[in-house]
Amino acid sequence: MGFWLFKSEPDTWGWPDQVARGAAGEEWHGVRNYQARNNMRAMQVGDLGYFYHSNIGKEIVGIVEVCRESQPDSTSDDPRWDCVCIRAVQPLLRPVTLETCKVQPGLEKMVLINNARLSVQPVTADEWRIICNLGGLS
DNA sequence: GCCAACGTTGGC
DNA sequence: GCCAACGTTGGC
Repeated sequence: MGFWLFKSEPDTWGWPDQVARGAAGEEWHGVRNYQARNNMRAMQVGDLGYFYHSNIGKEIVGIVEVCRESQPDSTSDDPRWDCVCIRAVQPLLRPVTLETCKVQPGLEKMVLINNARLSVQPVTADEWRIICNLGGLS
């Protein structure tokens, strides 16, 4: 199983919006970056991801699940771009801030810290566990 | 609002 | 294929 991190500006598409989509989930459209797209192409249904609020909050707020493999982005005519669908699973009991990640042993190599601009990122199993613990989930 | 980091574009 | 110019992202 793979672990990932999805970034979104909450005033464009935030965690409450994601939750409102329910089990049907939502297409993660709009990504126009090869690295991010390739990450989505590598995803499998059932993979889990963190939902991160950039700019406002700068914190990981919830867990999502990939519910559809990568398919053409409905918002683009360009066949280069495709994307997965994700659905909200549950919120973290306590959001985990970027600041916390920066000083947390074991998270030094997180893509979030070292390549802040990549909007869809891989997360290692170790990083996943550490952040779950910080977020109050076991 | 600023600006550093990064990705993309396009002229050569 | 190189690289300067430009646009965007996102932390501060």
